[in-house]
Parts: sequence; C-alpha cells; structure tokens
Amino acid sequence: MSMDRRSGCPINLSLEVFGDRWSLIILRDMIFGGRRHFREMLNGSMEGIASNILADRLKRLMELGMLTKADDPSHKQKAIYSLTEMAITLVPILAHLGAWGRVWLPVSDELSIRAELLEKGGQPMWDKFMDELRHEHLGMPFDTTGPSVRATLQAAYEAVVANKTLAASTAA
Amino acid sequence: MSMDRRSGCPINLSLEVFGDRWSLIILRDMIFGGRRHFREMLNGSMEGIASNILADRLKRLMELGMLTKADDPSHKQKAIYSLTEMAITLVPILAHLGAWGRVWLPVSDELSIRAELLEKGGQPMWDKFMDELRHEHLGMPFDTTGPSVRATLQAAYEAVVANKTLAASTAA
DNA sequence: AATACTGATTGCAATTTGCAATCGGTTGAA
DNA sequence: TTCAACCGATTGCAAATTGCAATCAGTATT
Repeated sequence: MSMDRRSGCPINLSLEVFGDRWSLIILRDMIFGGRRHFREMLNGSMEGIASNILADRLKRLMELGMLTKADDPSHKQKAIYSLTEMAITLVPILAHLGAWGRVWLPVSDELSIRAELLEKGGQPMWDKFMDELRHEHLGMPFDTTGPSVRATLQAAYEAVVANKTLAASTAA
Repeated sequence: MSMDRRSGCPINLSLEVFGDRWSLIILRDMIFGGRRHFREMLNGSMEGIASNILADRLKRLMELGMLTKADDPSHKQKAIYSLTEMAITLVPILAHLGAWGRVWLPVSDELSIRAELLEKGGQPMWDKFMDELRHEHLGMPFDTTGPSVRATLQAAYEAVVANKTLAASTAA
C-alpha cells in the first residue's frame, strides 16, 4: 500500500513489492495452483491465509499492477483475478526460489517435486509455462502441444502423494 | 526467529527465511557491498536500517545458518560477519530479482547498472562471483584472474554516478 | 584524560498481523 | 417462496512486530 521508495535499488524495490509473508504465496497459488477466485485462494491456501489479509494483498497487488480483477459472467458477485505480464515474469524467480529452498530448507517430498521438475526443465520449461499463463490470463494465442506445464507438475505432485499413501498403508 | 513451518513448500519456506523487508537488504549489502561489520552495515545502508533491527536480523540470519560471526583480531570488540554457502547461493536469486525489478519498477540508473551487468554476465559471471565470495567468506582457495566481479560492478556504478554528476554540472 | 568508535540493548509509540465474527448480496435447490 | 450455501469482502480487537531515539559498557585512539 504505502509507496516507500526507500531507495531506487532494484532489489529493494522488488522487496517492497513482495517482501512480506503472503504476497508471493498468493501469486504462487495463482500461478501453480491455477486459482482465480477469492474463495479458491482462501480455502485452497495450504498456509491458511486469513480473509482480511487475502483481501488486503489482492488489493495491494492490483495497485502495484501485478493483478487485474474482472467480473465473472457466471455469477454477478464473483470476481476473476488475472495475472499481468509483470506477475507472469516472476516464474523464473519462483523457480529459483523453489530450487534454493529445496536444497537448504526442510521441504516436504510432495511439495518439492514441482520445484524439482521446474528446475530440471530450466528456461525452456519456464518459457512454455509463461506462455500458458499468458494464454490463460491475458487471452494471448497459444498452440497447445501436449500436456500443459501446470498439469505435468500437478500430476507429478499427485504421484508422489499416492506413492506416499501406498507406502504408509503397506507399512501398516 | 519463530520457526513457523506453515508448510513444507519450498517457496513458503524460502519466504519464511527472507520474506521481510530487511533480511535480503542486509545480505545484498554484504554480497555486493562487501560489508562485514555492524557499523558498516548500519551506516552504509542506503535504506537506513535501525540498529535494533539490524541486530535482530543478524541474529536471526545466524540462527538460520545464513551467517556466521567471528572475532576481529584488530579490535577486541569488533565482530566479522561471514556469509555461509547457503547465503552465497542466493546470488542467482538476487540477480534475477534485480533483473525483474529493473524491468518493472522505477529503479534509478546508478543503482540498476549492477543488476544490468549481472544479468548480462549470466550464470558464468554468477559462478565467478560466488567463487570470490567463497574465497572471502569461507577461505576457499581461489585463482585471481583479472578484476573481481564486485570491483567490476562497483566501477560501473561509480562511472554512472560520475557521468550523472558531469551532466548535471554542464547543464547548470 | 578525553574523545570517538565498537556491537549492541532498552523504552516506547505506531503500525501491522491475523483470528473470529459478521456483512449484504447472489445463487440454486426444495 | 423459502432457505441454506456461497460470494467477496469488512470490522473489531488483541497480540505481535516495527522502527525511531536514546543509551550502554567496553575498546581504541589521541
């Protein structure tokens, strides 16, 4: 909300945009989880964001130019949030962030598989993913060749979960 | 300080490490500014960090394994802070963050020149820089061929500042 | 002996955070 | 037509965090 402008340093300004505990989490859920509605983000949030915080951050991210909001034709009260190009180009940063966290922090297997695949996929995979997001959120044309990056990541996640469940049940 | 562990997601855990307004600023000043002492960081901080915040964050970063502290032989009260490998591997993230900020945020010319060079240099430059940091902070062997990355970045920064000053004086 | 510098610590007011409850409106099924 | 579920928020409030200003005790310099 407040435009600090503590300094014109790129890293500082980036921190002023998402140097808090929730903004990037929301963007992560929109980018990787495909969430577009308030309730989806609220209930689907793994970390349990509160509704007032979510409302505040959505507003802030819109003011910063990272999101836009539009009416959902299917429901007069429903709003669809879309990523802007500014937010879509965070994909490489999120990929790096995930890769770093996977190495240095106590990540869980099922939640780090996405980061692992995204790291291995590298720039080509990031580019493809960003094109998919531009299609979804900005209506850009897009030739759909094969499964989407998000679907691939999601499938890998579910495979790990299934595997873990299996291992737990056979051990019991 | 508090170990939230809101979730085992790599991005979330990374945010719990430096998802605040100061931690990455401190690391930036250590990495790119070569700062090692409390007062250097306090007075050299462009954004004007307060001493209690600095003390708190240094402590926190040490607990998280990003920094270590050692006595300075030249002064019994002086402490030298060193980056750990965990912190040094943030270089690619900082490079991406700077590159993103340079595109989307109102950065100042003189402060974004470093980000620009670092982006152009790419992974090879980042690798060389990380090796220099390992030498400085971890005492790793290192063959010094040519000017250091930090010196290169610093020189470019000073050139822009000098150029700006010149332009201002001739215009007046 | 005086002064400046070292890495902090303390007091305190202001702000931010986030839980719980609630709001006014919309939708779809009974 | 009634009613419960759902929609995107908003409000009240206690707790935690933030950060400015002043200060600390020990060390080095002069």
